[in-house]
Amino acid sequence: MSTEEIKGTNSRRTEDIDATCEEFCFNPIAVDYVQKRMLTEKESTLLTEIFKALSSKTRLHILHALSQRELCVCDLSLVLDLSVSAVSHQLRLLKAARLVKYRREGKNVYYSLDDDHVVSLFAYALEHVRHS
Amino acid sequence: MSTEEIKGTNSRRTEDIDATCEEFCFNPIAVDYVQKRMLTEKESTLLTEIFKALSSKTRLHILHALSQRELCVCDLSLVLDLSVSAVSHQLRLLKAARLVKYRREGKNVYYSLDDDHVVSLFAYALEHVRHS
DNA sequence: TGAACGATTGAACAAATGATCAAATGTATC
DNA sequence: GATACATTTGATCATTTGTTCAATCGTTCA
Repeated sequence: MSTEEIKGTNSRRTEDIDATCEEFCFNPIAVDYVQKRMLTEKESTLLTEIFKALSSKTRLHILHALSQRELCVCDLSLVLDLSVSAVSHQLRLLKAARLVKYRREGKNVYYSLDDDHVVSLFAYALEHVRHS
Repeated sequence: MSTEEIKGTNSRRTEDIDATCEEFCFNPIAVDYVQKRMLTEKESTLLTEIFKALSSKTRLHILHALSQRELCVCDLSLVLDLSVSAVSHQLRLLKAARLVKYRREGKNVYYSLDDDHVVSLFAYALEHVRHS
C-alpha cells in the first residue's frame, strides 16, 4: 500500500503523494494551490541575491554611506572603522551584485551606488525601521 | 610625528586622523559628512535582521507560500520539498524575527505572516525582479 | 493510559561568510 | 625605471548558517 511508502515525518516528499491523501496531515488542495504559485528558480535566485547583499551590517553601512556621497575605498575604511582590505572585499561582492559602480581617479577608486531600485528598497526598509 | 603613527594601509582607523590630513588619500570633509549621517547601531541591527530573514531561498519560499495561504508545517514541507525538521528550523528563525505567527489546531500548527511591512517589502522586491 | 502522529528540539557536520594578514597590482611622480 | 601609495587579491581562520538525523514533546483518539 501507498501508505507504507510514507514513513517518518522527516522524509516526506512531494513524490510520495497519491490518491489516498485524506489519511494524512496535509491539505492537498492547499499544497497544490500554493505550489502552482511558487516563485520560479530565477525569481528566488534574484531575490536572495539582493537580500543577501543587504544582510550584513558592513555592507549596509557601505551602501548607506554611498547613498550620500561617492567615496574612495580609503574614505570608506575610515567611515566604517574597518581595514581597507575588509572594505574592498565587501565592495567586490556589491560590485558582483551590481549594486555599486566605480571609477578610477589617479590612485584612488571612487565607488557609488549603481542600482536605483535597491536604493529605494533600502530607503523603504529604513523608513520602516525609523518609524516603528 | 603623527604621520609615523599611520603605517600600513590595512590598519588605518578613525582615531589616527589628525590635523595633517592633506598628505593622505582620504577626503576628511567627505568622511566627516558621511560619518555624521551614519546609521545608528539600532537601525543597522534592525535592518540586517529583516534582510537576513529574507536572504535564504528556503525562507523566501516559505514566506511567499504563506503570503498566499496559511499552511501547516507538513504542508510547507511538501510545497518546498524539504524535511519537516528543516522547515521547522527555518520557521523558528522567522518566528524569532516576528515575521510569522502560528496557531495550533489539534495536532497541526498553522503558520501565517505576521509583519505587514515585510510583506510589502517582499512584494516590492518581487515586483522589481519580475519587471526588469 | 497508551498508540499514533504532527511538530519541535538538540547534536553534528558540511558549506558559506567575513575579517585579517601578506603579497601583488596598478597608477602617479620623481 | 624606481619609489610611494591606493587598492585588490589570495590564503587562512573563526564564526555562522542550513540541513540531517535521532530523540522528545504535545495533542488526539481509541
